[in-house]
Amino acid sequence: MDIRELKLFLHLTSTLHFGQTSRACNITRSGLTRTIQRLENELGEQLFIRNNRSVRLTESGRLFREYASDVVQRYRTLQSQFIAGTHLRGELSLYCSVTAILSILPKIINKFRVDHPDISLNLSTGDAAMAIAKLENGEVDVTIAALPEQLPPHIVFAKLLETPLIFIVPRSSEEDRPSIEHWAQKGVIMPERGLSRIRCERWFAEKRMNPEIYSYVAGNEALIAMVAMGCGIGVVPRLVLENSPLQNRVKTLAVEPVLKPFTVGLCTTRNNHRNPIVKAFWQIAERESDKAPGENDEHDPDNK
Amino acid sequence: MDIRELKLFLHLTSTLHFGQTSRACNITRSGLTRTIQRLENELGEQLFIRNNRSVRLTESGRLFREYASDVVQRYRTLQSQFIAGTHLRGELSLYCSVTAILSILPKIINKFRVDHPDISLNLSTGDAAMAIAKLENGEVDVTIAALPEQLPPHIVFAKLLETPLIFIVPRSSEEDRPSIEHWAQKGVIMPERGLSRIRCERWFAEKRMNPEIYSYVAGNEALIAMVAMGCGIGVVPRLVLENSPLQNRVKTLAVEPVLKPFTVGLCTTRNNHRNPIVKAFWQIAERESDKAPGENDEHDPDNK
DNA sequence: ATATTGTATTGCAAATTTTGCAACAACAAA
DNA sequence: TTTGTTGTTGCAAAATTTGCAATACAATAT
Repeated sequence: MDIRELKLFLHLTSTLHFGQTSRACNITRSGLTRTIQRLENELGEQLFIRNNRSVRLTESGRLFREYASDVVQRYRTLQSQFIAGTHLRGELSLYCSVTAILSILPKIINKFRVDHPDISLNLSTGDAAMAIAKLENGEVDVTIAALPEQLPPHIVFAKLLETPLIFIVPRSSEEDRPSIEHWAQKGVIMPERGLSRIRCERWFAEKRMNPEIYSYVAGNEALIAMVAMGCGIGVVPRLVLENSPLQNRVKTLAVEPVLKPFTVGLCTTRNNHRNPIVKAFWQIAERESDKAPGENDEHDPDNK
Repeated sequence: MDIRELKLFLHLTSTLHFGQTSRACNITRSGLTRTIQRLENELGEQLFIRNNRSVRLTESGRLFREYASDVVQRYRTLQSQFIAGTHLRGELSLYCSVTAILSILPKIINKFRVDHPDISLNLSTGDAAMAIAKLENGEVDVTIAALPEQLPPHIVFAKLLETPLIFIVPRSSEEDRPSIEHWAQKGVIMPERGLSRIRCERWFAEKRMNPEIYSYVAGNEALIAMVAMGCGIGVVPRLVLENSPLQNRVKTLAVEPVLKPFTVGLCTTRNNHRNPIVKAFWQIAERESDKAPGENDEHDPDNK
């Protein structure tokens, strides 16, 4: 019955839906089921009344929710106390994908600089695919990037937000029938590498489509530009599009099924995670993302 | 970082001694070391500064002690709330050794009857060696007896108190040199079976002594009577002696090394432990024994 | 009615974590 | 120096947790 389990329980009390909570918390549905069963077992009390169609909190569950909430709150306090105890000074090097910079990072950094004025931030940006490697060879302390398909075991990840992957087409399209099949024939702008390429290719494969690749480009901004110029269609995280100066030059195309969304979060190695400076940053980042919306957006580690 | 670990940590903050805490809490020294290391790792903070000769709480340790204490306290409250929520009625069957009856049981039962007047208690007594068996075949719900050498994995145990095993000799002894060797020659009253017999035999074996067995008796009361009548020397838990009407007819004999003491506690099966009535009893018993002294008496699961 | 979809659970094996024992290292006392 | 105490660590066994695939069940669509 550790903090993580309490958080899972709390999340479930708010959604009353195993699938949603499991997706939101990066755990499989079965894992969540097992966790709740474990809690119920340890307490000797049933927390939820559930059949396959509905989940309802019991009276004991309500009492336990109070408890869990108190404890999680108290734990946060403890961690602030740890950090408050020592005046931190030094350097923190951060590596971020563009997606991250455009969304949550500013808020985090503002707070961080106020709380820890004597820590100098060293921010670099680049391809999200490099993030893990940069951590592993010690080039940076923390990265903020999309959750890769496979996370190495010695890497700690904490989700900050999710954003869907969407298809975009030129706005000035003469076409009145914007079917995906049509566009796919005309040409696809494919990311050179990275997660969006994997997701994009998988999506076409699952649809048994064999699109015409017009070109490969590196970087989402470049991809949006290509699409805006009418070279074809492409796939980008919505967050990137929303912050692009070219956003009114393209429009989105609803597709079915939707692509597996991006999960953006903090990454560091287990070792780094104990570094007080990293801990301080980590804590602020988590707190900021709690405030932000999107806690229970879609995301599916279970692959359905 | 579950409740058990927090309790271990709290106990260690009070003793500042790994050996003592491990003995008091039925865990091996190495297990305790590992637990503390785990906590420190998870928190990313050192809790104790320790070399092999001294253990000192750090500032972070002090903060964490506050936290742990709050959480444990809150957990107790939660459990009371669980129980308070439902008015319990039914039956609880209890099997106790004489040692237990003479010490902690009255206090527990008094409290229990007040808190749960509609649960009828069904108390039976007998040989502590039978306790586990009675649990396993469902004859009783809970037993209070000495912790056996080996605890089956599906049995839950919670220590209530400890009492040393002591040698007793007739008070009216003409002997002016009460050496153990002398008495061992004269004759030993040996328990017919059970833990005290095992401990007693092991003690003699470790001393490379081959005592004369005068007779085997069943039950501590009988043993005391035999000794009082001058038939030889014997071994009993001090708690039993202190409550015996014959206690002024015998006297104790200090020996070196002392025998491994009795650890008396609650036992039940994992399944029973979830039964609300059992839970209620369990909780009261633990609370009562917390008040009583002897929390950090001697006991050595590590076998040194 | 029957098929389909969405949802929680469970069997099972693999991965991970925890435990206990024995050996060890550091230090104090004799 | 020797002896005894105390906290830690290596290693293998035991227990637990996880992920995947299959299952069970209820509601909705056909």
